[in-house]
Order: sequence, then C-alpha cells, then structure tokens
Amino acid sequence: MTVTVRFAPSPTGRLHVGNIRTALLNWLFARKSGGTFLLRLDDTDLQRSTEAFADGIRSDLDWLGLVWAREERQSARTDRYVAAAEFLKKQGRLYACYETEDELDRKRKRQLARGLPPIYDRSGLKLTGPERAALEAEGRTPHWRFRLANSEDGFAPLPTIVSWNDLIRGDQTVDVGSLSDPVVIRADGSFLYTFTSVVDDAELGITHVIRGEDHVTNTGVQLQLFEALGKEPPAFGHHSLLIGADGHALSKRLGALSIESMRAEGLEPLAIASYTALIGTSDAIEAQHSLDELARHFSFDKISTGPARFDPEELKALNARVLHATPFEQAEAGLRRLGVGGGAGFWQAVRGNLTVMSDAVAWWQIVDGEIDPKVEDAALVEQAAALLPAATWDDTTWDVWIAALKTASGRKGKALFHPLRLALTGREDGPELKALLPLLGREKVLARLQGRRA
RNA sequence: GGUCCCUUCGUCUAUCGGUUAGGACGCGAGAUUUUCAAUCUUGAAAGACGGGUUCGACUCCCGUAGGGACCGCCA
Repeated sequence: MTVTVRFAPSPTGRLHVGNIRTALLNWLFARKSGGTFLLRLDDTDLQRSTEAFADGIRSDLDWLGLVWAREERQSARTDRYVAAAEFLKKQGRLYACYETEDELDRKRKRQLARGLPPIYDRSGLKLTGPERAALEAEGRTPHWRFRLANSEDGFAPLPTIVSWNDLIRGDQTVDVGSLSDPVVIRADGSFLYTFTSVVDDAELGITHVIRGEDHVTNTGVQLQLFEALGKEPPAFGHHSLLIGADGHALSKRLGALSIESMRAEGLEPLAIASYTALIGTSDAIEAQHSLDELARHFSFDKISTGPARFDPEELKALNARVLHATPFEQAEAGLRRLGVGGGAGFWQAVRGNLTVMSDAVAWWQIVDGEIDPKVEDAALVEQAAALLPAATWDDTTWDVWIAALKTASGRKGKALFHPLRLALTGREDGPELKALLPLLGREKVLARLQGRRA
C-alpha cells in the first residue's frame, strides 16, 4: 500500500503556524515513507472561500518547500458528493430536516439552559410524509442529516463507542451516542466538510489522515460515514494543538502567526519548518539542514499528545542557529535580494552574528558603505592608525598590526579591542574584527581610525 | 450540561514499577594563552496536589486543581 496523505486547508484565510504543523507532519510522513502528498482545497464554504486565499496558501506552501503532487478542490467534485448522498439516502441514512438555523440555535440554548447536552432531537426523522409536505408548502427547503448508528429503535440514542487505533494517540474512543446527527447537506444544496472529506478520502485513496486533535470527535462520526458508504477507512492520527508561550490557547491570535507575517519578519522557511515540526516531539529542537533531514527523523511515536507551546522567541533563536550553519551557496540568493554583496568571505565573517538574514544588511553597510566611527579612546586609535601596515592586506595583517599596537600601547583585552571595534564598525558587538579587517580595506580603516566618516 | 485529552528542570521532552530521573533549548561558568557575539567544554535546574494499589510509583487506579479540544446549515 502506497502512502497517500493530504493537507486540506479551507481557503478562508492564510496559513498559520497551526496549519503548517499539520501540513508538515503530513508532508514529512509522505516523504519518509515514499508516499504522495496531496493538496486538497476544502472550499465547500462558498461564503468564506476566496481565490486570493487559495493563491496565498499555495504560495505559503511553496515558500516553505512543501511540494504537493496534485491539487484537488472540493468545489469541483460536487457530482461525487451528490452520488454518495444519493447512495446514503437509498440506505435510509440521510434524512431531511426543516428547522431554520435560528430554530436550531434556540433549541440548543434551551437544552443547555436545562443542563442538557445540546444534541439534535431528531425531529426531522420523526416527520411523517404529510408533515414534510406541509413544511415544504410553507416554503421551507430541507437540509439533510446523516443518521448516526447509535440506537436500537432508530431514534433514542444509546451510548455507542466507535474506536480506532490512532497513529499518535493510541487507542481512541468516541461515544457517538452523545452526538448530534451531523448535517451533511445545507438547505441550499451544498455539502459540508464532515461528509465531503470522507467521500474524498475514500475516492482519492487517502491512506493516512493526519490532522489536529480538534477533529477527534469528527473521526468517530466519519468512521461511521466510511462504513455507511461501504468504504475502507484510512488510518487516523491526531496531533495536539499549539498553545501560546503563556500556556493559553493560540486560536485567538493566529493572525500574527501567519506564514505570511513570519516571512515578512525575515524568518527562514527552514527554521519555521524545523520549529513547527519539532515542538511537541521528543526530538531536540535544533537546526536542520533540509526538509529531507527533518523527514528522516519523523516518527509518529515521537509526537506527544499534550499541547505544544509555540514561542516566537524560541523560533527566532532557532532561526539564528539555522543561519549560523547556512553555507554561502544557500544564502547567496537571499543576500542578493537584500542587495548585500561581499561573497563567501563576507558571509563567513558575519553569519554568526545574524538572527534574521536581513541583519546582514547592516553589516554590509558597515563593510561597504559609510559610517561615522565612534572615538572612545583618541590616543589609542591615533596610535593604531600610525601603526597600520601599509602593503597588501591578507589574513595575517590583523595579527601583525595588533601585535605591534599591543606593544606600543601596552593595552590588551577589552581596553585594546573595544575602542578599535567602535572606531572600525561604530558598534559594540559584531563578528571577529580579524575577519572584518580585510573586508574593510586599508583606506576605510585608516579614515575611520582618524575619526573621519568613511 | 456532556465527552475526550494533557500535567517530569524556565521551555520541548526521555523514562513503557526498581535509574545518581537522561537529552535539547535557554541560563551560569570556563576555554578560544587578546573585547561583544559566534564556536567548544562544563554546571545548576524537574515528577501539580491529595489519596490508594504494591516489597517498591514519575510510571498503575481514584479524586482535586490547572491547561487543551469537541458538542455549528464552520473546517
């Protein structure tokens, strides 16, 4: 059996860290097992789905390097859903209901107020032919529910356990006796996710459904749908959801955590992928060289069942470590986009001091552009200027020069280097001066030591 | 009101009844016989609480507390 997985976002917004974790887990599993990763746009909610969001999702996945073998869209598969629905109607598993959304809402509130679970009372199922005709004569169009197999008389629900062996959480059970029959067809004739997802998973040959734990109850219902449809269900794996650095739910502020905004912040795709794939697992959160390397580490039993904490600060730290280990060939394109030159020598010198790639711009400005030197110790820099070697510069120049300056000034350690760093770079921190010196060149160094803008 | 899941260093986690409770990030220290950073080495740091089962519990059971999720004509 070839592994086939799908990532099924609905194009009602851009991708965020939570989404991307699901996408990644699917992609990594497919990659590791030599399987296929599909992108399925779940756009059954026509009110909220847009083409712009679909484009955004593709662009986010693409940027992260999560290539998909094929794209499917639910809006293009309506005939399949109609056929499956007809089949279920013939089996007597779908029944028409005539309540309005308002009526259902009031019903739920009433149940809750009385301390009862907000479960649909199956009024639609109890309707007689004449009653239905009367309702339709009133101008009502029905929506359709899937009758859960959870009772003996067909009406009163009994505790009914549906179970499966979850890829991530082990044995799982859902009591479908305490659930409402799900609406699968809206009054306007469009289909709902619970249903379309099952039809698609069956027909597209999905072997493993990896999704967030917000779907575990759905899985109980959907397992019954697979059965009613006469289809073999895929294996299911539900990962925990992300919580914020403060330990509370993330869902309220996902906007700030969109891939789009993280990209704008200058974070590396590999850092985002490594972080979201590694938090909540027993693997160390460390810089990965590629998605393939991440895939080699992938294993369902490393994923923990408790909620994982997403800390933007930790992501940033990982981003820095990813950069520190990035070879020039991989950084080159990004540097060019930022207008940073200097080649491999420059990259080698500064990469250890970057948190995000764009930090290189400031260093390039210091090396290539003009800065105002900061004179902390006039006497020392004057001496340094006087002792500056004349001839051609190479990587021994620094040692020769500093040895001479050390002897002449009697300075060492911080008293020696701090004033030099300030004069040469205008900053208190930065890469090794020895590496920076040849990049600066004699002229610039001399000018800055003399306190001139250069 | 109901159902499900989770709780070990600050953080992510290992441990599948007997361990000096291990690793990673972060933090501290040292080294790089010359600053900050990077890098390397090293150190400190943990079983939510209360019961029970057991010769023995982080591990199993019950309860409490805290956290997460679901109960939609959203996905």
